[in-house]
Amino acid sequence: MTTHLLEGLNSAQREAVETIDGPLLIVAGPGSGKTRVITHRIAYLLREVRVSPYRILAVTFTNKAAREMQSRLDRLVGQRSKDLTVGTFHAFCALTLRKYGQHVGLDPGFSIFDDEDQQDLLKIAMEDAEVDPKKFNRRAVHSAISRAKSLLMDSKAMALRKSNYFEEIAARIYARYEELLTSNNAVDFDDLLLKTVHLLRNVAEVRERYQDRYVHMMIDEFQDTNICQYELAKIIVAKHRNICVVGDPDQSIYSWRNADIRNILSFKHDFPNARVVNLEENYRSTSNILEAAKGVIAANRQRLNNNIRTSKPGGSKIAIHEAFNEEDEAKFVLQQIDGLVRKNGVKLGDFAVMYRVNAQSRALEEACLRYGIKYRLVGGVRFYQRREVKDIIAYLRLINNPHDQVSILRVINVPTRGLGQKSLEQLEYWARTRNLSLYGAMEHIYLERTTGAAPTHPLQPRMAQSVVSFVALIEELRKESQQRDLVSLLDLLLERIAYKTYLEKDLEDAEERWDNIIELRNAAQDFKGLPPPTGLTSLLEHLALVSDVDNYEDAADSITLITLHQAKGLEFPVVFITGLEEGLLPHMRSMDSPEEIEEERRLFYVGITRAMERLFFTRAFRRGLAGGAGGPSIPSRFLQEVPQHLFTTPARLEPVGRASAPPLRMHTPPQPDKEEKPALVLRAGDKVKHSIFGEGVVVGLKGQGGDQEATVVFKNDIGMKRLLLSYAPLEKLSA
DNA sequence: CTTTCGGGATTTTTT
DNA sequence: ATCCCGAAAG
Repeated sequence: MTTHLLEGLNSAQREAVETIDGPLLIVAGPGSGKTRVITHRIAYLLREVRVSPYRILAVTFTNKAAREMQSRLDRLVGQRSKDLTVGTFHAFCALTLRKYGQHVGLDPGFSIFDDEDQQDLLKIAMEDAEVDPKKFNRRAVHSAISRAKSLLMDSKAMALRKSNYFEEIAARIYARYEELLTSNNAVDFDDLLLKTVHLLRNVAEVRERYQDRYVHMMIDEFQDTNICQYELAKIIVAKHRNICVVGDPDQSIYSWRNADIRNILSFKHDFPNARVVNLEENYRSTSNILEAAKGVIAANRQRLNNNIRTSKPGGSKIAIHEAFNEEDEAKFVLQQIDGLVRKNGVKLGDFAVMYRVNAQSRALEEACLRYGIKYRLVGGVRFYQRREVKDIIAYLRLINNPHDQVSILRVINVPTRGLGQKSLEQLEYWARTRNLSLYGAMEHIYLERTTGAAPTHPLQPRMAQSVVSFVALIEELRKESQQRDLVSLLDLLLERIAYKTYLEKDLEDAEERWDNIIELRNAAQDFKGLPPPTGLTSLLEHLALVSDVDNYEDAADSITLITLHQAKGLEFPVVFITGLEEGLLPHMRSMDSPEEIEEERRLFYVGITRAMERLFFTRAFRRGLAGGAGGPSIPSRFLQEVPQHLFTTPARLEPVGRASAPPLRMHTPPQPDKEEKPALVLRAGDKVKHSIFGEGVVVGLKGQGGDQEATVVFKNDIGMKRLLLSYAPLEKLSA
């Protein structure tokens, strides 16, 4: 058994796995087998030290990491992994507050406000605090409040610490925002952490229960934790002090979310007897790739030394390409992919295309569609924040927590109930004077009406009738939610509000939106088995804290389009990093501070170190930023930091002299088999075969020569695709 | 009260 | 280009 767990580990990795008593800091460079070490360490605790899985807490920073850890542990230790506590900080806190939230003023059904909800609430808070929204940017206020929360400051502490007028105003808004959250029986993301810290600090009974229970705690991506998260960890491990943190300062890319790199230094201070293990052996990348990464990161001044090294010598050099614009850039990427697939037999699942901002995915997606290459878009517009999905979620949240005013306001006119702004204002004012929540006031009207009492509210009769039927609906759903399973509750809701009809009548893309609702219904299926009220709560928690609904199974047959941030922790044989331009990477918004530039550089470093065998850098000479075309781009300064001998061809990295200079092609990429392939002559009605989509029939043709595009209907539910004849892997079947 | 139109501002990364 | 808000029309 022992041999199995420690087998194939190098000495540093072994030390990390076997050091189980007391605090441990693992500094893990990219590709150093970090996840392997963490999972093996947990398995070691379970199998060798005979620790009960119930006593181990492992927290990660993202859901993706948590899922990955859980599934690897399933394979290593089987059933027992089910009793481990594995999850993100936020999920762990949500669970804790569901159980013990009443100690910090939360009812069990509390809502978790996502970014959009937080903005909505903040808007109200700013109105209440009589702050001019034009003079004070909501996002700036929000980030100031968020920063304060991550530093464990309430609005009073913020007001005391204010150093300028903006912070004074922000503190005033913060105070009102907090009141509103409380009266909504809701928390934002920061509150999940903050209120859990308050809970554990103030309630000895709960604190001791947690401190006794968790004999071992592990934190992954420690460089990305904020002060509040670290405080939480310190409280939990105070008794046993078996805390193992794993991180890499060079991969710290979340300071904008208040992650605080000082935590690593504090750790050594707070746990002076901590063992430190450095994992420096890189098993992922070839030496050319690693040399590039080292060259780039060396330009950062603020860093602890760690020397990563690889045993994979040489490897392909890094290709660099300057495209004319973003379409051209996407075309280059897809041509390269196509070429590698054909000539080298690389699988689509081995490719990742990375970028700084989500908006860059569009050109790439379009190119994938044209070339008929399947892709998986990670992140992007999140499923749960689409309007129709959010509407239905708001209803569900309301069923769970009628004090959730943000959700009431969201659905009160979905479908239209004739309650406009004016009526709602009256209602809110009336509620406030009577010290009721919005729903409380509506309920009052409902009760007056059903008992035949004389109305005391200020609404017109027709408005009052709307309120009454709305409350009747919610009350019915609340009652049913105690009996029915989740899916049948959802079906009842959709039927009662005639949602499908509403979509068809009032919104564009009704069909697609309805499909999304069906998708939501599918997600609900997973919670169907739970006893009635629990299923709803669990689903809502899942929706609030899990950002993507992408399933990993499909990955094998598609290329991956992903932001650099999301790519952390992943690896791919072939990586493209696109948009290497000043203003994009490093991003414009980070240009005025050296610290932020260093973070951008770390982001680039993270991207480079995802690559195992091949790496491509691309940039566009002109990029169509929102609005105008944007001027000619300047190559990213980071490109100059890559040792030039690692490139396939000498790169022109200096800024272009004048705006009108013609774009230069750095090198012409091999055109994948263009000449070998006889131009395909097709007519509508011809049968064709595509290497991925299979057989189909041509239904239309457009364009000339190399740009000719065919519309093909494929069999087997694949449907209609538009393909460029010069690139798509199509062959004509004898008719 | 709701819908529609037009002007103005805004453009990062995610739990 | 897209979103958000306010004003005017329906």
